[in-house]
Amino acid sequence: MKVTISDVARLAGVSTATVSHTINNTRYVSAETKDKVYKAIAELGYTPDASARSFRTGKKKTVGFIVPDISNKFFGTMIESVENYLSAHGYHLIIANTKEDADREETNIRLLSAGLVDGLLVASTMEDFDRFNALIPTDFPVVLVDRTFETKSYSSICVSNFQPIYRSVCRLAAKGAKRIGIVGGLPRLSSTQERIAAYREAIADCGLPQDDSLIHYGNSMENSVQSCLDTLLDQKCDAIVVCQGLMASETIIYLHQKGIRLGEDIDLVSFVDYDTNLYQLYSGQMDCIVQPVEELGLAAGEQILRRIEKPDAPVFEKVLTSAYRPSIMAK
Amino acid sequence: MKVTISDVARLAGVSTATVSHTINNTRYVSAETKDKVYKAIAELGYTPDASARSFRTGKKKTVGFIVPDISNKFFGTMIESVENYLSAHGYHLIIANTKEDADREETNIRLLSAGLVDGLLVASTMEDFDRFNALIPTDFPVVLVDRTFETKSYSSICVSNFQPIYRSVCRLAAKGAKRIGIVGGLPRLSSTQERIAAYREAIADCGLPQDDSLIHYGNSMENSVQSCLDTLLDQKCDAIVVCQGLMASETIIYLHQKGIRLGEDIDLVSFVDYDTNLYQLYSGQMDCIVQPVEELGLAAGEQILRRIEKPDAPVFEKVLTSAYRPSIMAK
DNA sequence: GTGAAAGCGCTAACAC
DNA sequence: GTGTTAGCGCTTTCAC
Repeated sequence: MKVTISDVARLAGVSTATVSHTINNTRYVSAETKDKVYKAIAELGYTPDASARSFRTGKKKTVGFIVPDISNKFFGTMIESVENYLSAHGYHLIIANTKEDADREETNIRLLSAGLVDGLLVASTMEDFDRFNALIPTDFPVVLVDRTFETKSYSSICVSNFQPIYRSVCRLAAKGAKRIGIVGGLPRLSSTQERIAAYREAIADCGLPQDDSLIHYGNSMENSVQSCLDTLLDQKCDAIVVCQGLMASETIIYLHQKGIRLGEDIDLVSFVDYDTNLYQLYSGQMDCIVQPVEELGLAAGEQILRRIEKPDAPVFEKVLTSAYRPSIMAK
Repeated sequence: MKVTISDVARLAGVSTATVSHTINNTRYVSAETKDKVYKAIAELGYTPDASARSFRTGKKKTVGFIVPDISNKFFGTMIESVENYLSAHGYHLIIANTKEDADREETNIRLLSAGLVDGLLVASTMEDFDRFNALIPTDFPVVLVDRTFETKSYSSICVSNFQPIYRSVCRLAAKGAKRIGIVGGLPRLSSTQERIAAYREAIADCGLPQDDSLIHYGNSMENSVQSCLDTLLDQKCDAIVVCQGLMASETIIYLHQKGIRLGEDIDLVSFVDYDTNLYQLYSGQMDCIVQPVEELGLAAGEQILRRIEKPDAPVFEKVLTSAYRPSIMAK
């Protein structure tokens, strides 16, 4: 049978209160009493039941992370970084994978926020803020990660999307590109929208003609990029901007297979997943936008724990900046 | 304040038992009573508290997965696959990352098995079975994944390690290789040991000289492979076998950077992480051993849930086989 | 310096 | 067909 705190108390000849206080260092206990308690614990092999404890205290010491795509290296690395921070602070991490599906996200938010976790990290795939907002119990600690909503009522940790794309387009234009195509992620995501907006502004500012047939969207997951590229190549693009790491890998491979050389036949700029091996091979032949994934995860961990401690802290927004690694080739 | 089952009962004018049974479909409740209950639930916005429920029932509906390296695509994909199976069966997944550190593994097993999860999936980094075994509470559901111990007292889901390496060496020998080097993962892991054993046997069976200076070990994590390769190249190897996906990526990149062409200057065979983009580029120039990661995750999910339901089921061992994708080049 | 006991929210055995 | 109630294992207030 399961060993409980009363078993320990009985064997040690003290009350359950004393056992509890001994374990948790929560009030003075004389050295000899402590000793008896620890002996009893050891003898019985007692471990306090986490489940009873969280029920009693209301603290689960667990954070939920709702992720759109675990197997994506970008999120994989972020999960690692979050878990690292949390475990160092005595918290556990529950993962839920939505596969960019809003219904799955809804189910998971419901399940996790119903007493399973103390707080939620969400990289939301939802477009509709009201739908999202309605799911979150009042005062429930939430931090948005990588993606935000127009309405800024939740804390968020994001990466600057505008600046690197704007800069990329300007650089390409300065190098002489006339037809710059772009492949965005899922159109409904804030990150995609910001990136496309940056593209449009830069195109205008550089005096290039606006041409919506040069704007295409993938689905931010695997195998979504080929048809976009086919069209862009048909359109005689001399440069391509890719807005997401997974799609960037596929782009590199696809162009390679078609015998199109980066930096020679075509210029490529892309958000690139930190640490993906593929880029080590091609980083010299393209402009790479490297997102600070580890810092993202770290900041997300910090913020959610802070919010769990102070649920009514003011909304906090952090925007990290990506590193820009220009190609070393002169076209 | 928090809405509890008693609030609902009061508003609906029924007992808490009825509310509970209505929610859980656990005994007959008349249509009209059900109706009153649901109305009250809706009106109050009641959600049953998961934490109270698991405390009461003893079921957490949560599985823990102890992983050596989350950011490794091999485990990332496996996590996805496990989570997929579990969530379809109403379970949650808690992740713990050990970074191949036995002490971290120990801490995590302790924490998670103390009433936080119903069962544990472990890709253990431990060498010592007794140490591992001592951590697991009696009758606690555990399934080993990807790595086992000599002592087979836990269920396990693994991938055949011997056969593909043996075959690789034979193929290389048949192609005329005289000096076949090998880079293993962490020496203490069962997977590494099996692979190195296969290499040794095949070398012997093919009549090649045993030469321990051709056997090197990385650490199964990032940036561990260059020194191994330098030595092997110094030793004038004409073929190299790499035992792990992350190290394989690094090998490809390193050889590429040194201008050594796969399948021409040197033959390469490697365990390759399913789905890593890099291999799409090089799969024609090397022999690839592709592990069935998704099936691994699926089987792991199945087994742990089965064990949670029947904790005293007999030990179950499943060994999946890897796909072998030969190079399309003739050297 | 320590103990007694209430009670967290829920489920389920027992009663009618 | 539904209600009453004990109690899961722990923390914490109140009391001495």
